[in-house]
Amino acid sequence: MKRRRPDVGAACPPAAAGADGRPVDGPAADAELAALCKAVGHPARVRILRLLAQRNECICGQIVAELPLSQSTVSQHLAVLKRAGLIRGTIDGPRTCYCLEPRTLRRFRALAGGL
Amino acid sequence: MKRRRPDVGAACPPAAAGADGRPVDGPAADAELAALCKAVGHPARVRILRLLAQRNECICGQIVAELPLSQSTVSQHLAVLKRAGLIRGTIDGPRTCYCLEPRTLRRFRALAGGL
DNA sequence: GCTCGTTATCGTGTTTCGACGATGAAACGC
DNA sequence: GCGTTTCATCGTCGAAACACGATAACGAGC
Repeated sequence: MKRRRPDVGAACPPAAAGADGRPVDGPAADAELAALCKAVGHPARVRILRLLAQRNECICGQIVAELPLSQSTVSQHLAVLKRAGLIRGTIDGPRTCYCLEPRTLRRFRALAGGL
Repeated sequence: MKRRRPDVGAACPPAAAGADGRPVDGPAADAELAALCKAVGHPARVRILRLLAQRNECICGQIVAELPLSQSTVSQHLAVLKRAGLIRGTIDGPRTCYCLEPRTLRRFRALAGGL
């Protein structure tokens, strides 16, 4: 039983991201910052984040068209960003529409600023 | 004779500039942010940066003592941070004294903030 | 000069990443 | 139903990251 098409979030998944007000240092924050940085630490993923920032939201196919990478590779990068909570994907018919997750992004900026 | 300036792209007026005048987006900035994030994207390296921020400067041995890693592994993490320009190491007799590189750190914060 | 303490580098094994093509799964139009 | 479009996942491969012990380099002190 291979479940394809996991839930990409019905429309507004909680994303388990904490709101602001959490500490920007300490062991937990260290791990959090490291994980977020690791997710951002690839040129293609930075590019994806920038695209989403420009266009507010983006069909997966549009992102693939902008990058010099295969569709499967882009899909993997999207999965990395999603796992890190930096983006959100909502199924829109046969497509998947990606957008930034502002909360995590703010959190990332706060942690980076705390360095 | 030293070069006057390491080519900062004299002729091209940047669209968006950080505090130091360099752009915070565009292909070059994408690669730069990705490289910096990749360097920060490991818990041990975040920890090292935090240690250096607390103590201002740190002998390599002190860092090794604070981390649950072998001396050679810590030395490698330090090399990664140094290669990324985030820290600087000066030889002090038989020891090596590490400290943060504020310029790169500011640059990192600017780029992260530009996301 | 020799030894000791400190740190960088080497060699190695294991794990993870990054890329791709191929395959499969859902939604849609017919 | 059936094929198309769109995207996620699988399988695979090479390259890089990560961790360690062992070893080399380098000053300092005797």
